[in-house]
Amino acid sequence: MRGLAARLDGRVIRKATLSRGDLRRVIPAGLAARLTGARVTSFRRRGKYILMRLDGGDSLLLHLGMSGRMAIRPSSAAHPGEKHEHLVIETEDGWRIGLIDPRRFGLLDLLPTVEEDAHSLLRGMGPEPLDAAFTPAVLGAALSGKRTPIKAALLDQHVVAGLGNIYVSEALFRAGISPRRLATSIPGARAERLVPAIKATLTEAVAAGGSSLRDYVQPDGELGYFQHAWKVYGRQGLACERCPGVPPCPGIRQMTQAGRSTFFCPRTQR
DNA sequence: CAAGAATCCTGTCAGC
DNA sequence: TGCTGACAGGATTCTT
Repeated sequence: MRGLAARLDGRVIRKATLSRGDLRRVIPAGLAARLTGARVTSFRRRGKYILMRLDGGDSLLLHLGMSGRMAIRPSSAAHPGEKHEHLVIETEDGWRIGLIDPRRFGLLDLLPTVEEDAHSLLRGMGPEPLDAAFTPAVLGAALSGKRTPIKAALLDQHVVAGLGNIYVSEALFRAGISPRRLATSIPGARAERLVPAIKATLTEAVAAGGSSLRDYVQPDGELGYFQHAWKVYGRQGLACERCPGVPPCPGIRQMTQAGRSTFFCPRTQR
C-alpha cells in the first residue's frame, strides 16, 4: 500500500483500463470509468485489503490474493505485454500502475467511502495486529473456547486481520508455541508471548516488503527480501536457530493443517 | 455451530 | 524435450 501511495496519492488518473470483468468475483460495471479522471485522495489498509479513496466519495477496494502484484512503471517505458495484467491505471504525471494476477484470486470492488467499514468483506474482520488495541487480553478473548489448532485460528481473519500462512508459522515459532496446540489453551501466558511475536514478525516483514514495492519501479525489480528472514517457513529439515547446540536441533518439520503447509520446530514449540 | 475439505485459477517444479 | 501431478503467499462455500 505504501508503494502504491507513493505513486498515486494526490494524483489524477488520466485513464483506467480493465481488461476482464472478473477476478475472484465479478468486478462492478463502470469501475474503470469511475477511476478515469478522478483524483486519489488517500489510502487505507484493513487486513490484506487496500482501500484507495477518490475525490467524489468512492473507494477502490483491492486484494491481491495469492498471486497478485502491482507493477509500477513510467508510462513512457516500453511494455512488452505483461500477461494477466487485469487493471491498468495511468496517472496524469506519467506513471502506469498495473494489477497483475495470474490465478485471479485477487479482488476489485468499488464502494462509497463512507461505507467502507460496512462492506461485507471488511465487516466482522478481527483487530489490526499492529494497533495498540491488539493486546494479549484481546487475542485471548477471541481464542477462548475455540477447539481448533492455533495455526488455523490465526489464519482466520475474523480472529486477527492480516496474518497469512507464512507469518503464522513465523509468529508461532517466535512465541515458542506448537501450531497443533488448541486455540483455547492460548489465553493467558501464551497470549502474552504470542502477541509480541505477531507484532515483531509483521513489523519486520513490512520493513522488508516495503522495499520490494519500491523496487517494482525498476523494470526487473526484485520481489523483496523478507523471505531471507524466514526462520521456519520453507526450512524443513534445517536446524532452527533457537535450539541449544547439544543435543542438536531435531530439524524444522513440515506438516499440513487445514490444507495448508505449517513449519515448526518440534523441540522449542510446545 | 464448528472444523475440515473442496473449490476457484495459472505457473512452476520435481520426477519420469 | 515433454508430459503429469503436486503444490503455491487466500478466502469462500460445501460437507461432515
